[in-house]
Parts: sequence; C-alpha cells; structure tokens
Amino acid sequence: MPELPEVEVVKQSLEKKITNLIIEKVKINDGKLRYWLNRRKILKIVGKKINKIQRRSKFLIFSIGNDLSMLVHLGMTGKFYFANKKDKKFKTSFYYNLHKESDNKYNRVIFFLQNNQKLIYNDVRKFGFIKLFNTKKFDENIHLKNLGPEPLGKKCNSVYFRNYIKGRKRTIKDILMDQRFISGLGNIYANEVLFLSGIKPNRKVVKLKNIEIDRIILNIKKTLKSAIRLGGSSIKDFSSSDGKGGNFQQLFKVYGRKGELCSNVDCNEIIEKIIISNRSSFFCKKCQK
DNA sequence: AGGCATGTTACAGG
DNA sequence: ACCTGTAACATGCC
Repeated sequence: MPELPEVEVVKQSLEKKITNLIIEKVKINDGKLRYWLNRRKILKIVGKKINKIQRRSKFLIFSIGNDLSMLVHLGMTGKFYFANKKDKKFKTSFYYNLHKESDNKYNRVIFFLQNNQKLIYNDVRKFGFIKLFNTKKFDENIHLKNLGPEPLGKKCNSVYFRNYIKGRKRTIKDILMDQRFISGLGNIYANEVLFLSGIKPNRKVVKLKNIEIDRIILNIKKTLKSAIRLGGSSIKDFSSSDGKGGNFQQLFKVYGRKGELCSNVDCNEIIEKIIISNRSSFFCKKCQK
C-alpha cells in the first residue's frame, strides 16, 4: 500500500490521535518482521510519551521520551489501526471486527496507550519493520542516511535532476523509484508521473531533454500533492489509521490498466505492460515517447 | 498451479 | 570501488 502519499496520510491521522500519549504496554504477537523486533528492546519505550510523529520518505519516525526514536517502515502491506475501547461507534463498526487484535492474525504489534487507546501494527507480508534508535544518532541511521531529497521539497529540482542523471545508463522509471535519487516514489506513482509527462518508462535518462525533465518534476509534485489531498490510494487494502480508504486510485491513468484504452481523450491506443527493474510498467506507446 | 503484488536490499558480475 | 540487474524475503489472491 504505501508510497509517500499513503505514508503521509497515515502520519497525519496518527499525529492527531496519539501525540502526547504515554505508552503503557507493548504486546508483540509476531516480532519476526523484516528485522526482528525483540521484547527487550521495545521495553525501553514503555512508560514514555509519544512527543511527535514525522515522515521522511516512506518512513515514519515517532519521537518517544527524551531520546528515543521509533523508525517504522510499512513495507508492502503494513498498516496502523487506531482503536479505542470506549468508542461505542468503533465497537459496532465493521472496522472493529476486522481489526480487533484477537480476530486478526496479522496484527503483529499492539501498543497500549493512555485512556484505553490502542495502536495496532498490522502487516500481512511482514516486509515492514519497527526499529528503535537513539535520536542523537538520527543522521547516521542506516535507513535514512542514503535517502535522496523529498520529492515535494525544494531540493528536488531540475538542476539536481540533471546533475544526478549525468553519465547514468539506467531508465527513467528505474531512477524515479531509486530512493537514493529522490525518496518517496514507488511503482504506482512512477508509472503515473511518466504517463502524465509523456515519457516512456524505458527511456534512458541520458536521452532526456531539459524540458522533459522539467515536466517530470512538475508532475511528481502535482501527482503526490493531489494523492495526499485525496487520502492516498487504496488498492487492495490500504486504509489510513482512521479506517478510511483513499480515493486517488480512481485517478490512475495507467497503473494496472494493461489492455485498456489509453485515458487520453483522442487516443485509441491500448495500454501495454513491460517489466523494468522487476516491476510492472504500464504505458501508452502513442502518448509516451 | 502459476503468476502477480504498493518495497528494500544482498549479492553477483562487469 | 562504482554501476547495474536479479533474486529473495512472507503471504494472499486471482
């Protein structure tokens, strides 16, 4: 589920609900995530307060107590649910049955917070992870230190782009998904951005004209912003911690549309699918050069 | 049964 | 040491 817009939506919904709450207990149902989450380490956050939640790329960073940071990556299927026993509406809702910990074998970790509130980490495929580290060591964190600039930030601009691609032989789709280049795009949004920019995903970066680079950057920013505004994309089973799904998937122009008609009005071409860097890439051969 | 899936990274070969 | 491409991870669904 999660590329930058989805993680941002999760961050915003969590932020509202659990900032300033104390963690009273943590229950690990299955700590065998991408990296092993062990009980001894997680004990350090018990009794401490969640001060703030930040997003960097597709990572969530919870600041806990004086000096701890909890780094979370949702992988492919990681989700946070928020539950409050006192909330009657919640109890009777569809989401309660789906998400309450005893009913769902994919609820891997449960954080018990103040006021009977619970934060549940659910992850079917277990590609996600939860790690604790010292906030002072933030800059040297192995997961964060090699990340490229935020796509919505000022550092993601055409000068940076042109400089980075110099001498590289890779395709534009591959580069867009490379978190060392810019951090936050994944397969869905990379496909969408290239369609909107009229660039074929397998185009070599050296062959890009400056005007095309500018177009790509503009579309990255436009697409991500609009996806965030719409609550992210819900394919398969993404939902924010409110239990609400996003709506951006309705605006997908190429992703998952193999065999369908190109969404540009005057085009009669059929969307094709090829594999680039082991991922599905969808494009219109008439509209994307 | 086989192929595919929103992500990252270890590894091999150039 | 750098660059690039491939396979692996765990699990479910079509």
